[in-house]
Amino acid sequence: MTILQERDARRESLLAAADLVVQRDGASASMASIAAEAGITKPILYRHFGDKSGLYAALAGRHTDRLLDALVEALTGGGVPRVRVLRTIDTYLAVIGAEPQVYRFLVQSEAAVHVHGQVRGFVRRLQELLAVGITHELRLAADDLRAPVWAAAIVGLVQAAGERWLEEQDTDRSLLSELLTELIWGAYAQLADGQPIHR
Amino acid sequence: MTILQERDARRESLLAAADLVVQRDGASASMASIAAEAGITKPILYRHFGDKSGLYAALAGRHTDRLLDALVEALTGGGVPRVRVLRTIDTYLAVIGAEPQVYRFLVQSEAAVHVHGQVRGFVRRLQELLAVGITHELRLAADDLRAPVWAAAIVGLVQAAGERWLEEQDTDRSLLSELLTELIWGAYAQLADGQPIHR
DNA sequence: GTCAGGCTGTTACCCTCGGTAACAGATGTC
DNA sequence: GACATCTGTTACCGAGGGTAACAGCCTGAC
Repeated sequence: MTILQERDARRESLLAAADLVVQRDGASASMASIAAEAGITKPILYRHFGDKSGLYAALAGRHTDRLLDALVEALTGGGVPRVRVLRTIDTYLAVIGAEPQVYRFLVQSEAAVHVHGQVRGFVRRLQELLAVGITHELRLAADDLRAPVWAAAIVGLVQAAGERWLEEQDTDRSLLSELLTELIWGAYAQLADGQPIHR
Repeated sequence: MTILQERDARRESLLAAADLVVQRDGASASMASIAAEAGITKPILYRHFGDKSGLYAALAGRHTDRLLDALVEALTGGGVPRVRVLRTIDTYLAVIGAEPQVYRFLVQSEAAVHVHGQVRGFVRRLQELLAVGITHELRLAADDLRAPVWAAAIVGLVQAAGERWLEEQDTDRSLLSELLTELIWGAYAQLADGQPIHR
């Protein structure tokens, strides 16, 4: 094992420990307790991650990357657009439903401000992906404002519905996915009818 | 002026000072600096607001209450539903556009975790209001899942589009309001067509 | 073999900040 | 005039982020 691989492995084990402590202690996770969990002391953590934001960002990055990969796969997989959208929404709901603490860590926790950059990047890439799909699907002009606006709106729509679902747990996932897809599809149709809008 | 009025007036002036410091210093606003800005010392702040969360909650409450009032007025004012929705969205965008720092304080800042309760309550009340309207407008059964899901989704949709707009500033407000209303209307029509879904 | 340099780890500290105890005047009440 | 209360202050505590400085250890050069 090379020296770089060792560093990476170490980094991974530190992140795993941090993950554990963050899930367990939530907001009160301190750098010292994370270090203790990893069996080391603070300065080592700081050498690896710079500061607390760096650690949290790395932690968040793992999750957002994983989620983004899953969503991209669901969205770009086979099927007609509606099936792909349904599958993507369902994938998203499955992930946040399986790990609600991770969702809260990313968007609602004390740490949210530290991981905002990661979340923001994740949302951005997702929006861009959607915007490209929408532009292509509806044969919009490249500078039609609707694609990015709609992409942002749809992401927010699913996120808000997902957050509500996490709290209320008042329906099963597949039904919610279906319902959201229907909603989006209605708006989609509306969108396809309109006149072009340029910036 | 009675003693209670004095207390309230004092509280207001403290909140005003806090507002100023928070807008100016952002994340680095400390209790000591807020007290200094108000011309007093920390313990007085603590006597009025209990702790930092209390102060931030009070600060957030003023803004969310004001915004909610404006939105309720726009939504329940005269006109056909589409006009009222358009007016409500435009009101929302006008407020966040006029005071983006306030928006960021409420949802993206270091303080967001402290004001989460206020924001949450605000969103909840807005969702309920919308859900009632939707149930009524579409003559849904009282326990039809669609109303709350749709209400949550629409709030998230507008919020996300608004946040994007704050960053990009790539269109004027009225056009965006119009666009979002169109999107919602399309989905709305779709929703009206479906079969009832119960919890 | 041994000595220099760099890596890994620790201890012990600093500083900021939220929060509070304890005290000091003013003011009004009996 | 004695006393309670209310407003305000100073001075402190403790937690937590972040760092300096030092100690052992391995490695390669000579």
